[in-house]
Amino acid sequence: MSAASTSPPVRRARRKEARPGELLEAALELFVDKGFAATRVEEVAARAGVSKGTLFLYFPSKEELFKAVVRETIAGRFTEWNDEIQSFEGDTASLVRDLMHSWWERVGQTQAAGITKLVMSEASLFPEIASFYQHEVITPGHQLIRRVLQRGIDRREFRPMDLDHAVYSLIAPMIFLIMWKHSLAPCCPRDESIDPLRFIDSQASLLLEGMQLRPAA
Amino acid sequence: MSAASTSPPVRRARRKEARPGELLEAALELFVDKGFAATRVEEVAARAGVSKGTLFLYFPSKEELFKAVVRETIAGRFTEWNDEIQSFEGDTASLVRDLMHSWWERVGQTQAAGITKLVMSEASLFPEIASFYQHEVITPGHQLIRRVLQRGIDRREFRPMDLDHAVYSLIAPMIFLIMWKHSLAPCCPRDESIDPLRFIDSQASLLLEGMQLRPAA
Amino acid sequence: MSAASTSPPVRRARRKEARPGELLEAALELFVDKGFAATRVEEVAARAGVSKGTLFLYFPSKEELFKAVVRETIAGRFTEWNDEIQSFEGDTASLVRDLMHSWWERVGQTQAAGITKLVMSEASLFPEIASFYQHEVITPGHQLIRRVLQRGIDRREFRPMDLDHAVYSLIAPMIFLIMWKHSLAPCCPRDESIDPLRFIDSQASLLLEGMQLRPAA
Amino acid sequence: MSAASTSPPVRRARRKEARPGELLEAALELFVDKGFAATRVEEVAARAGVSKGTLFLYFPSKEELFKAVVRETIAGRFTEWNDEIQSFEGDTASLVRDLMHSWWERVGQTQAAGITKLVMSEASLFPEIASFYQHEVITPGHQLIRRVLQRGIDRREFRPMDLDHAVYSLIAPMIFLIMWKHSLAPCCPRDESIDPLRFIDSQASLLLEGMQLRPAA
DNA sequence: CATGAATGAGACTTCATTCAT
DNA sequence: TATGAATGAAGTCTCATTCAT
Repeated sequence: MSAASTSPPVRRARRKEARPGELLEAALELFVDKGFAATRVEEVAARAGVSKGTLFLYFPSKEELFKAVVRETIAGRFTEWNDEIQSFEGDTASLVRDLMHSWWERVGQTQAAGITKLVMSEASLFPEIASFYQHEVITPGHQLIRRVLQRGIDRREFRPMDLDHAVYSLIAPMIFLIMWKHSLAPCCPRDESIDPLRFIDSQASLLLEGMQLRPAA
Repeated sequence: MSAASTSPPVRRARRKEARPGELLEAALELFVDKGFAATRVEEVAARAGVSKGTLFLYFPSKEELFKAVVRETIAGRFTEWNDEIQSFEGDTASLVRDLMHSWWERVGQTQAAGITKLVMSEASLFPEIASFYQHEVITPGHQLIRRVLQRGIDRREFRPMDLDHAVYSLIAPMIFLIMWKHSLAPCCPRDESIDPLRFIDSQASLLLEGMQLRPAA
Repeated sequence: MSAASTSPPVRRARRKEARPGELLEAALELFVDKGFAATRVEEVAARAGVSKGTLFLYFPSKEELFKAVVRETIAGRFTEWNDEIQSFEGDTASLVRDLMHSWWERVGQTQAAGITKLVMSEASLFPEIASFYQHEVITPGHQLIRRVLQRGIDRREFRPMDLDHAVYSLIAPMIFLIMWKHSLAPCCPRDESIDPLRFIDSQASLLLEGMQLRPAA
Repeated sequence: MSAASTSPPVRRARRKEARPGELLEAALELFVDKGFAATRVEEVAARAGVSKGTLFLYFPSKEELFKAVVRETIAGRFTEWNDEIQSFEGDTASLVRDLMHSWWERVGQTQAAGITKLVMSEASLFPEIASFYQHEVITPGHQLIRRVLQRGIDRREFRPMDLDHAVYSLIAPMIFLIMWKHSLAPCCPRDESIDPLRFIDSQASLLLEGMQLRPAA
């Protein structure tokens, strides 16, 4: 950082430290856009404002760059969410709805969804990535949802149920939305395209209805 | 096939007829395994026991080979399914359940599902494939489900609804299963893995419950 | 020929003998159209109504096929012309004009010109063809023109001159017309295209004027 | 270029500048020798002392490489020639003779002529090259000759005439010489070969005689 | 640290030629 | 004799990776 020296050196020093981050950012965008195979390292470098050679100074190969992108990008966002859950005071059905909405806002409609799409698409080619993602995202996410459902059961709002199973029911519409949005949808613009929020809402209603202890009575 | 020539299998001639099938089979396996871009035509040919050149005798390009695989593997199924629907005599809820089960048996758990995964993964890179798939698979599938739902409405079993929306609700769990099975699942074998049939069943129940016109009153 | 047996065998017998001719004819057309390299033997065979394999029964290679075409197509047309010259009775200037016109009609505007173009185009890649053509066509043509000019000199119509040189002057516009017609002209249709007959006429006039022994005086 | 670093020639940097020229030179030789289709880019690269990939660093395709060769070899000459015409002060007949001589020296007897031969030979197979050549060389050449003839008419040296037609008369002997020299001639070295300069001279004389407005009267 | 020129393996595709039938 | 399925060398072009500067 070397504070207030003349500007050029400062910029250089700052850049030097920023390099990996800039490269990862550029790589993220391109990987999400075009997938692993179709992304050229030269383009990544260009977008990060450095030369191809420089990229290889920081990442020993395209594959490692890819792994780094995934690792870097999906670092634990779950603490925040966990806190929100813990401090939530309403009924669990509302909590579920809230969570699904905020998922859409914070993930589904952002670039983060691109990462999920990317990982799912390339997982079979990069088992390591897949298991990393599983460990780092899937499992924590799973746990988070589990905790929410447990809260509902504990508070006698939800009937007892197979938690794992229920979790997948909640995840499914989100994965579906992501894949749809990032694969077929962009290529084949149609009228019959999905309204994501409405879709999420209706899925939530159906699922909650099925979970709730005595819908009426 | 070629009629009743019981004579010793004319090797060259028989091969001519067998070739496309062998190539298609090899291609299916490799495409499912490695995706479209990462599959090399030479490897497809090798696995089918022929040379690179021979493949191009039967399919003019890698892309056409892929389309042929799709046609062979998926597209042809819809007439069969349509027939089954038309001749079905029970209530529509059972029909929906039946269809989802047979989907799992005929597509979901077979290599055909790998093709769907592949298309969703690489759609953005090969727009022509994406639109081919949309045209050849997605749209017919959409229509098929629509018809089933309409049947339910016509017979006063289902309440009136936004059909497109409902179709997506039915598709979502299938897409989810496919993506799950072909991306994260194979790399991270866990106990908490999904039991597909049970998942399909429970999704069906939820959805049907939401659709039915007051089962009682 | 086996005369009057039943028709099928006759046809087969006749075809068998006709094969090489049909192949040569087909090859001629295609070579003229597309040149040597761009002509595919399969297309030649198809146009002759036989299979690729059959072609190689008659000609051991594409190159030999090409040579055969040249041999067959341009073999001695010169005797006819030589006779015409010998029996011509008018003045030599008219003879020259006549010859140039009949060249245009019999060669320049026919497929034969395509062969010339072809040979000149591919000569450097097939020296053997070139020397064959030189021997079989160029030299006889050269001699023919030479004889005509000598006739003019002998009859005191033309002034004495370097015959070789004069021959080239007469050949030049023909070669030019052929090359123009078969290369740039077809690709770039313009208004400023050449009227071949008028061009030949004016060239003839210029050349004859230069050759004649005292146009006036 | 890179400023005034008088230091020992920076090898890598200097090469960067030299590459295109070296490649162009190698390409010119090979194109002239073997034609467009038969020249392999790998061989061009090898002759320039670089690898296949390097060539594509400088020229995006074989066709663009060829165009660059044409631009370098021929197309650039016209401004020079136009200047010479404009500053010429003698009579137009002399100008025509001068031009034809300098054409022989700068084009006809150099490798540039080989390019013209190549284009005429392969035009039908590579329409884009043909039209490029038409645009870049034929048309400018045509215009140049036209201007010269117009000068003669304007100065009352030449009689009025159909300019397009006259242009072709002037072009014809050059095309003929090129085709002769690069097709039949090299394969069949004879005594009766053409003396190009003498041929040009005599053609010029004939044509000028035909054009001049009564040399005496 | 950074550059970017250079590499070369490898991708898809074409087609003359062979050979079992 | 005729076929046509099969081959495999060759061609153009791409791009991850290296390394001299």
